[in-house]
Amino acid sequence: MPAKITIFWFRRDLRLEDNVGLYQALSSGFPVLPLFIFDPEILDKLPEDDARVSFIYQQLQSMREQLQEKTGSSLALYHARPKDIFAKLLETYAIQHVFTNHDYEPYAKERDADISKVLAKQNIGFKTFKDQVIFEKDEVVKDDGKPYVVYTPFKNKWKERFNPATDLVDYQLDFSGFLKDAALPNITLGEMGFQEASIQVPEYIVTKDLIENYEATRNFPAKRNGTSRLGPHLRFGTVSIRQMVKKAIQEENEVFWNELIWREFFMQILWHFPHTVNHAFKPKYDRIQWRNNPDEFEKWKKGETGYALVDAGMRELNQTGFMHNRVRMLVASFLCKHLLIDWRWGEAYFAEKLLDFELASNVGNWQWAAGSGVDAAPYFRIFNPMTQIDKFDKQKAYINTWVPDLQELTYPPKMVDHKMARERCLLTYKEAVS
DNA sequence: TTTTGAGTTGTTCGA
DNA sequence: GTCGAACAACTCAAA
Repeated sequence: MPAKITIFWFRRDLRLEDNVGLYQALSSGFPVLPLFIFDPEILDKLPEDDARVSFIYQQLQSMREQLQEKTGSSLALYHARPKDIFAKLLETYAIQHVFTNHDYEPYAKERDADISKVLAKQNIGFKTFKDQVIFEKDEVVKDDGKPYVVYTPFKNKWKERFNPATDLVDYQLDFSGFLKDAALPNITLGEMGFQEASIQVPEYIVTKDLIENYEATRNFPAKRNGTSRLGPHLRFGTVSIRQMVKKAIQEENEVFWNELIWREFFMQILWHFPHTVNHAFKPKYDRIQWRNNPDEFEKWKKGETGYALVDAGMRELNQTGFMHNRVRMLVASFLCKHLLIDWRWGEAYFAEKLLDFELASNVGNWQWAAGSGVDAAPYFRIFNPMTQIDKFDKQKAYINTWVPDLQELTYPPKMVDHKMARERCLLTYKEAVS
């Protein structure tokens, strides 16, 4: 007789604490087999030294060790299409349930619908839970039931609905519910065609220090620890959103809390308007005549535009996989407005480079910068790359860190004249949207 | 249904 | 140097 088990499938929730779906699985009455699948559909698009793959891999190995210690088993690790893995597991085990946490991206929605169907044929329940957000999809909507497309009223309703007693439960796990003393498959990075990345995902900082100075310092890119670096950890679930909201409230940091709500705002936008991945939220913005000059795009990517703060941002991104948020706004505005390059090009480059890449936020914020999205900047709001230095990096500490060649003869001249580019942008946009 | 107030993150110009 | 208005109207949310 094959063993009766419950499977818990990890995806964007790589932690063994405060995990809703895992908590539920452990209460299912059957031993839980924890599972992670490296999906070629996603991996095949990434370079072999992708830092995010390394990060996920490290995290999974550390989870394997923790589980080994506590249960004598570990965590099953595979590299194949999820569908095929489930087919294989069905041959070995009498699977009673499959538990997992919600994943809201378009590809994930399709994948999960598929798996759910396969399992349903065998009368196996596919049970999914809300874990990576406080409020999802339809939980914060207007009184008429439609989704919000403006942030401020969304945030107000979010806070109105919010009840710490029920929304910040700490789901403490009972490790005795795991499958015991079983040898579960592992895999190496090399076997998947990857290698250890040179870039490391940094630890996040949500200390009292950060919180206290957050509002005052978060706009200044030279303050090395001025922001939380939470992005990748929220992206892959190595921290719990509930713990972070709890922290924000404990420390009475409204601004930091609001940032966490922005994340959920864009997630519900992507859920309700999945076409915004490829198309402007405001349709007439798809009429913009982008110049899309490939040589200019290259200069932007390399940080060789001749505008010091833009170049500093792009070089920080290329070297570390991170860019300070203030500078993200500037480089995005510069690409779309000064160079008139399609926001989708910029979005794709960020997706490739950012350790904290998250589809909903990336698309949402790029469309914001391009002026085409929900709650977007008016199109005539064009960042001035010199003025931004005066405002946010007056001592040039940030610029000097990333553009040490600023004073050298080899440093490139400004690739476009600001005044000319500004006027060209206004004309082009006006033509498209009026 | 109509009305009203408001809208993350900016820049430029002229007084 | 500082300040307020203009930028261009539009759409959204809620009363």
